[in-house]
Amino acid sequence: MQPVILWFRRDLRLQDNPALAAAAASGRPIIPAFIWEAEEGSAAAPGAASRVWLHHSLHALDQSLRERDASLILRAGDSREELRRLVHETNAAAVYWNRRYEPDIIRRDAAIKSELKENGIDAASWNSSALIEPTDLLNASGKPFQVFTPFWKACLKREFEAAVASPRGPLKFTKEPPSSVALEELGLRPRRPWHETMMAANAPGEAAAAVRLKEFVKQSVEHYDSARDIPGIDGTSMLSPHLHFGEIGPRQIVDALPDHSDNPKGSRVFLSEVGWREFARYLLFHFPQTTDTPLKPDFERFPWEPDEHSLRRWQRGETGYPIVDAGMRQLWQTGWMHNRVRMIVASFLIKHLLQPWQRGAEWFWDTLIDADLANNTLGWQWTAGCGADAAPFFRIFNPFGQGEKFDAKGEYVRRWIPELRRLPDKFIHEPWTAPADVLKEAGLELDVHYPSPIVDHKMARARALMAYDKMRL
DNA sequence: TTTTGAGTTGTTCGA
DNA sequence: GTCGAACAACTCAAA
Repeated sequence: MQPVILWFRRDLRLQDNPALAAAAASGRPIIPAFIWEAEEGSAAAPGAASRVWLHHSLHALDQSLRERDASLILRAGDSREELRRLVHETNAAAVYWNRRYEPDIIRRDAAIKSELKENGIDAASWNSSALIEPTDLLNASGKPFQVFTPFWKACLKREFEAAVASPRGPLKFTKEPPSSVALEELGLRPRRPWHETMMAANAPGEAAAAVRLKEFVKQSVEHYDSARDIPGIDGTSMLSPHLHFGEIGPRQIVDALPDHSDNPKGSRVFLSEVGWREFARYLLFHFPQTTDTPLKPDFERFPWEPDEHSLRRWQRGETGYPIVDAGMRQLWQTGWMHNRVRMIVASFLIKHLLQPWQRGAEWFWDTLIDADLANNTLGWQWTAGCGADAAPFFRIFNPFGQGEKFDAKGEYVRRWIPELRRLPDKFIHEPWTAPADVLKEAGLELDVHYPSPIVDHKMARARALMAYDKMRL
């Protein structure tokens, strides 16, 4: 019998996988394949940290296939070209996959699907990664929602589909697999092994994602509504990289959330974060230009002051504002940053340093293991005030105020900036205000061990508001 | 059909 | 120390 090619993309799991379930139901032998296409020039081309995660995730998927006497066929190159080849080599009758929603990828996949169909191949795709597909929902006037709350209310009125049931019986894989390149040959890991420390704290793969979800539901979701704001504790789900690569799907998350607990607010707030992920994908689908263009056109006139030096000090965590620098160093060392701190550092780059939000988005894109085009776009436009349902521009985070509020004891700052460790709590977020004897006692010399602030907060705030006024003239 | 009120995450100022 | 108002402007849903 002619086989079916199961084209893995951002759905690197065997559970809750509708394309896999359909392939199994077809009765055809399955050829599980992944094609590495760098997608150069596309906004969706994965960044460096993300590629490292992908490497490990592919390895994990291959391992679980090997437990089922199969293996993941790897190819590198143009997706259309490689699929053409695979179909030819294996005489496959069908190609099944789960959809992606990035603008460039949608275009590419549509072309692939029509070509396959023209050639008599059964090409079909499913939704594995959205609770609500972007095409499924419009407001009463037939337009896409642009405000989160009405969007999410409309989503919640729908019944979310449950996760896809696992196919009955053992999966039937091909006995004659086509050739595969070795995982190493994809070149997803860097030559210089900076990724080793980054991956020490991370475990890609479907099994690890399931464990993470289970632990989160058991230990953290109940207090999520308040604990998620404290960067010094592990109050967030840490599911974002797993979600990005589809090692777990949102339906599995919804299914796992408890209906009631002592604090139903925890679950509700967490679910609405999943809702923000949906909203981000929805917006990117309906406003594909927003990856680099502000949704609010006024902001094309914003008087940014691009400056490599400022950008670099932000990237390196050398701004002199501890909460900002701690976040940037956590990002650099682990490929992840706490959500509260992401908002703080983004606000700082945009408003205190007047750097274009696109520069920040690029840095996150390259350094985050959970880099996701839709989430990254929404997050940066939200902070910059130029996106859908964005924060008002005048909402400028005060970096030491945020530090004092959410990291009162300085646990987070001390973890990532060891040179500040001995500073008393009172000065941990404002080292430049510490008296000389306190600094000496803490073994800290400003501008030697740790920089003075790159800009004065009050001045920078006034300057940002002035720039905003200038734009609106 | 038109109007009205509310809207993830904040800060500052003055009473 | 605590409180409310101001900071803009626009979308969307409900009345």
